[in-house]
Amino acid sequence: MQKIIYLHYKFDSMFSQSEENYLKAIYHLGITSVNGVSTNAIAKKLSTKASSVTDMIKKLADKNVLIYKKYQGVKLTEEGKKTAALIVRKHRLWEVFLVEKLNFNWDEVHDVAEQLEHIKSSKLINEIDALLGFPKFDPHGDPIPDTNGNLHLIEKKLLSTLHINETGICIGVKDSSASFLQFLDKQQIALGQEVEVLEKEDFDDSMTIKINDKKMTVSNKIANNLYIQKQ
Amino acid sequence: MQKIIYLHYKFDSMFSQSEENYLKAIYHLGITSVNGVSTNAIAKKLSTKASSVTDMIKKLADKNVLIYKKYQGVKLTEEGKKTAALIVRKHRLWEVFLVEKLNFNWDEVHDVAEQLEHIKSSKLINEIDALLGFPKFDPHGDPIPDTNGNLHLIEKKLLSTLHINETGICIGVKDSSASFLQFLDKQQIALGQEVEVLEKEDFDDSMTIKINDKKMTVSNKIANNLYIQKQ
DNA sequence: AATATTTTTTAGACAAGACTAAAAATGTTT
DNA sequence: AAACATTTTTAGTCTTGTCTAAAAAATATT
Ligand SMILES: [Mn+2]
Ligand SMILES: [Mn+2]
Ligand SMILES: [Mn+2]
Ligand SMILES: [Mn+2]
Repeated sequence: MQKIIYLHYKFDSMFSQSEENYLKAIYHLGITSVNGVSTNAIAKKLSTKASSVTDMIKKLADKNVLIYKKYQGVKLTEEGKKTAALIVRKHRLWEVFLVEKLNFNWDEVHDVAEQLEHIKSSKLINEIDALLGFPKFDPHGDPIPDTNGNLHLIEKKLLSTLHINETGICIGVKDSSASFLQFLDKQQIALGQEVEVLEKEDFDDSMTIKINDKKMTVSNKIANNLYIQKQ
Repeated sequence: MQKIIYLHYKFDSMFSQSEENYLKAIYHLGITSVNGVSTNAIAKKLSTKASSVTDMIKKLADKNVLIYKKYQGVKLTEEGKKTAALIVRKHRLWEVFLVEKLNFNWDEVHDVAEQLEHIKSSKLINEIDALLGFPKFDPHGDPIPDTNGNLHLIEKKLLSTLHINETGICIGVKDSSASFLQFLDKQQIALGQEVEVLEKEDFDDSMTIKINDKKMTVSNKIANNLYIQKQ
């Protein structure tokens, strides 16, 4: 008796949308840690359940994009890393496109980019790249991987780690939620602006800074989510 | 005992990708015929099986986008027509974008547009529309529905129906397969060019025409797939 | 009118991707 | 080392969208 196997995916797409989302989540979680990425961490990132994650990582291990040993968490293989980086590349290039060409604000782009990152066409994304003049960073200051999935990491530190009288340039956000971005807009804080630390309050870790030639006080929560490039 | 119902779709997307493809197929098939669209016709258009179509049209009928009576074929409701037209609008606007802004040839755009048409964001598609200067036709000469899903149909006839000495402008293709479009490129036939019928051959229904100030003979198969606007 | 053919529907199955609940493994305290 | 807590896996179920095979209805042909 022969078992019939149905193939419900298109042949030109190596990975399903769901598989791509898992790869991307594991990629992001894996950048910081040197250990394997835990099932629970992936579940949390994707707002799904640990049992669903176990199912999926088994499948991805079969496809050789990650290494999985029971109870040991997962690690992306080189192929997995590249695949994930190319999805991140698409996500960030689309974000730049939406801001630069379609009048989106930086707090409106993420959800649309989450959809657009799954479009399969290398010509499409390379032409978008060219149209934008090969940008190196997305609207939130995150670096854009190149066509091979290589990422050029830049030296940056959180505003909260700067000492009094230190200066730098605001180059990115750690939290890129719409509410934080809208808050920055309201405070007229934008990427590219020069920052100088004037005072630090030990009591609540708030800081007084000069930014955009304006003096203002920011809470620790803000200072902990703004990336500064030291000069 | 309580039955648990799982909701596996996102709340902001009314229809799944698959449902959208069915709606679009029924929309295209329904334009010509005054009767209902048959199960088999839909199956053929979507390269699927009649049984799958029956399942899906029941579901779409429950969602009030079409009317279904067993064995009678289906007809889109007003809501269904509008939904389908807005997907067609997205497909065609993306095709224009790819050709006008990203250096795609008209034979390369369809497959990518098939993916892009499912992106959910009204701001996105309206901004693309504006960026392109609110085009009325796609690269194949097909009309682009407006934001309400209304379509402005234009008077056109197939080249094969023109008589000797009649003239017109080449405004569209009926067959928009890559092979036909590439053939037209090779013959240097493009939309917008003026056409005059010089001779018609009864034997094989071929025609001699003057197009782009060049005299050439085209087979009936060609003449049957080129739309002409009478002057 | 009866029979044959085609179309459509139903019934039952499968794969992907999700869930819950329970079992098993690992980690942390005492 | 044993008990407790947490994490991870397994087992079983569900939905969506597909399939094949067979039954039923509608059409076409004799
Ligand atoms: Mn983003
Ligand atoms: Mn970003
Ligand atoms: Mn098309
Ligand atoms: Mn087209």
